[in-house]
Amino acid sequence: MNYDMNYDNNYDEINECENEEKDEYNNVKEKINENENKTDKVTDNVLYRLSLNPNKGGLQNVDKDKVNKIIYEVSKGSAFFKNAKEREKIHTERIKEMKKKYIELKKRTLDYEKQKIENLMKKMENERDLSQYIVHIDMSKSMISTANYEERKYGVRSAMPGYIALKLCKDLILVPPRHKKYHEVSLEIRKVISSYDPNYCPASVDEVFLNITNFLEKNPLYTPSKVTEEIRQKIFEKTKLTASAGIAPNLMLAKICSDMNKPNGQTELKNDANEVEKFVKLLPIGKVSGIGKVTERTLNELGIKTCGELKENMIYIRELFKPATYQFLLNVSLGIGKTIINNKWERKSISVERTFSNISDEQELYNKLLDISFKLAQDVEKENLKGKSVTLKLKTSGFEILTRCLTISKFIHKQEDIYKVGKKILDSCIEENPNQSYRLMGLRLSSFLDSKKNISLDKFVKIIDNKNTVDILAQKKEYECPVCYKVIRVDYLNEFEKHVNNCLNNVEDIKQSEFIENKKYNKKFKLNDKESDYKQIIKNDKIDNTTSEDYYHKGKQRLNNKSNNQIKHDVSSTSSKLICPICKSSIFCSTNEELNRHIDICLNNDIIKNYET
DNA sequence: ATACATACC
DNA sequence: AACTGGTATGTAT
Repeated sequence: MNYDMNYDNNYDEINECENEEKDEYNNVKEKINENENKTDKVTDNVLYRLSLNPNKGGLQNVDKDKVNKIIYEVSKGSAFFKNAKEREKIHTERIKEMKKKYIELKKRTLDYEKQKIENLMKKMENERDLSQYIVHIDMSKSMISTANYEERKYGVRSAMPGYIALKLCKDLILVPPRHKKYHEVSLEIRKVISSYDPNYCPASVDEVFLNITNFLEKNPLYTPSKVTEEIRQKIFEKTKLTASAGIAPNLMLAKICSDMNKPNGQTELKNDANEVEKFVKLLPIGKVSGIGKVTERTLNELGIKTCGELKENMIYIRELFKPATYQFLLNVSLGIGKTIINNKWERKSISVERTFSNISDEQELYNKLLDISFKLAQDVEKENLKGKSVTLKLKTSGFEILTRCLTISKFIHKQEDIYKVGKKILDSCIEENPNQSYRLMGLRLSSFLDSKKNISLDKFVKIIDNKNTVDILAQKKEYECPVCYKVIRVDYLNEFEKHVNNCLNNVEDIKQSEFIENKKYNKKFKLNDKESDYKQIIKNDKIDNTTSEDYYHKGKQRLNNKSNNQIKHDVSSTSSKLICPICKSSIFCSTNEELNRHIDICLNNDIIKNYET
């Protein structure tokens, strides 16, 4: 195994950030100007959060300092950077508290607790399942839509803003992703993989987990690494794409292994307790999926860099972290992970968010909401979903993120309903903070109605036991309807089914009464509030007879007509279909310029017409 | 149930 | 000029 253990990090010394004042940012700047090669710790940490994670994915040869400096130069002074520093400060504060607690704990003996935790570890190690051969295949980064390896040498990573990428690598040509091609390739690959494990699980667009234990049993001449090589070879033949792979006794380790021999190699970790222990002992914690930059730094600051050190410190981890994190880290420290591949993925939410140039105008914000609710409704329709929680997400011009969620008692899917709920939330945000300007808005629908299996009643329904009833005549059972939440007394389940189906047919339209039920939001929005634009739209257009799209355009037109002089700003960034206020025809435009040009032409035409008559 | 932070690709 | 978008999950309240 040629695993690079030379993990260098910046957190050797304990970080005391006592002198953090408001103009500290300027100090940072000065320091950087003073000494070109030395940024201070705080900036280091911020940069680390923003930039490259040297642990993951082919970045070992990058001159990190140089890249970080470029990123710093470009983004310093930006609202984004200031916000990142702010968050960094909060995090540092949290770590400081943890350290204090850690030092106190170190003073104590904790012998009993240590023994208990050691016993638990031994038990977990003894019970660990080493019978499965899990393979993780990683095709990521071999396609153009993310940074390829050439580009990565320059420190370009996917999702890096183009302007920074261009600074890092002048010859970089940005190629728009080819989704169709991507899809075809992805299908090819899955076909190959399914012949080795029909129960394989696509973990993302370019990652797959599979269990080859069965295949190995049926084909005793193969070894795990031979099977994996064959799979990679077949993928290459069919798609001309290279893939890296990891073979290990569980998902967590397989994923780490697949990362070790990129972009066209494989790494096997034997199903042997000693091998696993050796491997994990020196493994930097940041390599583990689920440990991100924040957790990594937190642990680093406690002196924990490898999983081996993590294991030694689990007693403190238990005191310092929350139970779920403790449980997770305990498994990590022992190299224990899932051995069963679960490919039954179920969506829990669906959302759309858009970034745009800062907007503080109320009307424009509602316009954005309409755009986004339209897009969300499209996606929701494609997936045939109905949900009862709507979350509005806003990012201020200062990059602060706020989310507000409102759950109603009916399941909705139509654009007008999503907009309606979203608007309630946006109303309250605007009321709370009237002149705030935002750079992003998002909407999410969640708490879905599980209608896929037409509701398997026995699983889904809470049966209410009448424990006190011994009466033989009381055969009726009570069920809680998952739609209306009423308790229904019936003789047979199918009677109840009828009720549920009835309810399902009635969830389509949400009434105003929805909002009366919701105390929190009605405190702020009494019923006699001035009629919203939305309500006017509903009143004036018979929405039940219009399609979503009609509704959208009518709503948009009305909103625009309300504030004709603002129309130029209403389409600041997203491409959208609009009704020209002059000629009344619909036009498609993605920039203000396009729209303005159209309007200019229309205005000119108008003038010419008037002149002629 | 809601708000927010963190993580992953 | 300029630091994404979609989803999940953990934690605090």
